[in-house]
Amino acid sequence: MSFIKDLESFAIGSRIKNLSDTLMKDMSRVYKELGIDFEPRWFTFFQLILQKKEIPVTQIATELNQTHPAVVQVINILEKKKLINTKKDKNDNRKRLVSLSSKGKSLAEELSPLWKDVHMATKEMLGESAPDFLEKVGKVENALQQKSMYQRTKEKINPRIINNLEFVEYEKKYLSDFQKLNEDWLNEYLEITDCDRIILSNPYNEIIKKEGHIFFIISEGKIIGTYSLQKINNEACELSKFTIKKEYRGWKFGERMLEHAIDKAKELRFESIILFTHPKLKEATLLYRKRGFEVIPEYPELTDKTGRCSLCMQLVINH
Amino acid sequence: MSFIKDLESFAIGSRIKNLSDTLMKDMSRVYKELGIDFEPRWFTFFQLILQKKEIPVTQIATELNQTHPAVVQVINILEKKKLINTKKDKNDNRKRLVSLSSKGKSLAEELSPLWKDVHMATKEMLGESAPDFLEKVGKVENALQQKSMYQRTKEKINPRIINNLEFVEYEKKYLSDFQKLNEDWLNEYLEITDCDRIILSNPYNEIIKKEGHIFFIISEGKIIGTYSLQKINNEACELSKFTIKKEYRGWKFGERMLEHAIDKAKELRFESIILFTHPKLKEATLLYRKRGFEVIPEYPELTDKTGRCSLCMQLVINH
DNA sequence: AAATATTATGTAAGTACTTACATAAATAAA
DNA sequence: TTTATTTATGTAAGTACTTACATAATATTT
Repeated sequence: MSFIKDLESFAIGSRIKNLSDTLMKDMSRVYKELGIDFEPRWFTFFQLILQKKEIPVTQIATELNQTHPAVVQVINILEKKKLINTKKDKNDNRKRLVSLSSKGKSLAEELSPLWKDVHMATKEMLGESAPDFLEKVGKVENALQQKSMYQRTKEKINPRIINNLEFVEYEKKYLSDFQKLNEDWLNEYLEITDCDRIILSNPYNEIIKKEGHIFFIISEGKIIGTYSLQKINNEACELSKFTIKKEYRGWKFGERMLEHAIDKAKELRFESIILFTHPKLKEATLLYRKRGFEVIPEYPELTDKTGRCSLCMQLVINH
Repeated sequence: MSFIKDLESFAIGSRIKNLSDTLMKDMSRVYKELGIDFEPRWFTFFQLILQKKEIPVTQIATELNQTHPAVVQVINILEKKKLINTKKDKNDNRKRLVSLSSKGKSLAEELSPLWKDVHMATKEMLGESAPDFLEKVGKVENALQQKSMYQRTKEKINPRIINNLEFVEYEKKYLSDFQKLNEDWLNEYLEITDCDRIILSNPYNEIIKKEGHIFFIISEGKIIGTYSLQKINNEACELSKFTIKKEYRGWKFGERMLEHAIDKAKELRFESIILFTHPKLKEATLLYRKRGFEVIPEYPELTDKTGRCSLCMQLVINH
């Protein structure tokens, strides 16, 4: 216990979990010793149903911040014990309205003095230790509602990632990463065609050997995204297989990668970059347009092999 | 969520549980998205083992305020993942010493910047919402360590019980209560003999019909304890089957019940009360002695039928 | 009006515990 | 020194969830 305390804000989750476990376990013991068939976690259910009279399952879940299967399971237990009644909502046949049975109501009445005792004991305990504890809990709850710990952590992690960005060229060891990145992206938005399968199964033969390039954007050893640049003719190259891992989206890695691709095309002395995209992929299309790509009707020598990406875009490079 | 908040200190356990669930779930999401095979609840384990280098299983449990089977299970998972090593303690062959493997150490090192980010994010979150939150949590933890919520609640409940004490005489409906009370007590300290079984199986025939009495001390409908008074001869009666339910001990209900028994004996015009107890039952013996009972070698007409309670005590009644 | 998406609920299977028990080693007591 | 008690661990079974899926009713879009 003292150890977790020493970890301070380093392990705030575990610490608070311990506190709640202790409280719940103590309450459970009180009910058990008084010979009352009641679980501490039913308390909020009872209070809620008592207040709302009739309430559908999912609303219980949202009010109590629980998953709906958890609620369904408790509801089933309470129904088996005949403490609650449920019936279909006449206005919405999906909804199952939960209410206290007369047995449930009389149990609530029987428990009411005990609940008052618990309330008093809690208030006294807080009074002598930290009178504003609940106020502080509320503040923390609010802060987390404004911005979750997940988001806050990401905001710390991502700048670190951004400061350590690197571009590396394709190697054999990246084969499975390249495949996974592209498969995930295709599965998300479109469908994988035979044309994709050929390229993904052997990018070395299909891209590198044909004077093409594959790059990965990585940070601290973790792959964030990839793209390929393939030669069409001496003037133009095609940008494709352009994707950022789902969990890294929204942090402008796409912009960084596109810039790198343009630099690379410049370095390779191409005059323009061609790409195929799909109107469905709004974010991607916007990204290309912002950087100066313009929709063109088609490009000679380069028909859309997949037959799916109907939008052809071009960027003319200023050397 | 707002509902639980509205319940205030009425549902402090549930509220804090929600908070910790939210925090843990968010952290879990961070690890998952970064593709790291690590669970939030392993964090305290890692920190602890990292600090102690080598530590036995039960010590982990006490330091982390967990049950030892929970620890064993996590240890087994981490061992399967080769993140920790375990070996027997040479000085104490029962102990299994847990330490981080080299893989575990390098994972800890890899995660260290992430943990720092989490720490920073937490500190910032607390800073902007409730800078003294952890201090308050500590105060509440201390208050609960001084006196648990269980104890505090009991201290509220019991005076209510004391103010509603009643004595009722045996009725058929109390048979099973009488049996259970006595069986529990006997199982706790001694062994149930055939003599006990006869009386408990039919207290009406064995006690009431033979000019004896059985009383129950109850409060708000709940039975707290029982005793019986049996006629030995015109001068003396025997007090036996004297027991208070385990969960109600330590609240002077025994004193109340003994006083009632003495009053009853007085009312029935007996000159003395005899009882058999056992030196093992220190609390009971002390209770009787305090009220004026004195050890006597034996009582004619009343041999110890069970052959087990070696201590005979007597109280001479002042009419 | 038909097609699609969303909402409300339920179920099945898995995970992280818990309680209750068992066992062996070490320590204390008789 | 034998016997009882305590300590350290493990295991098995149960509980309270979770995630992932399925289904039907309602709402929204085309």
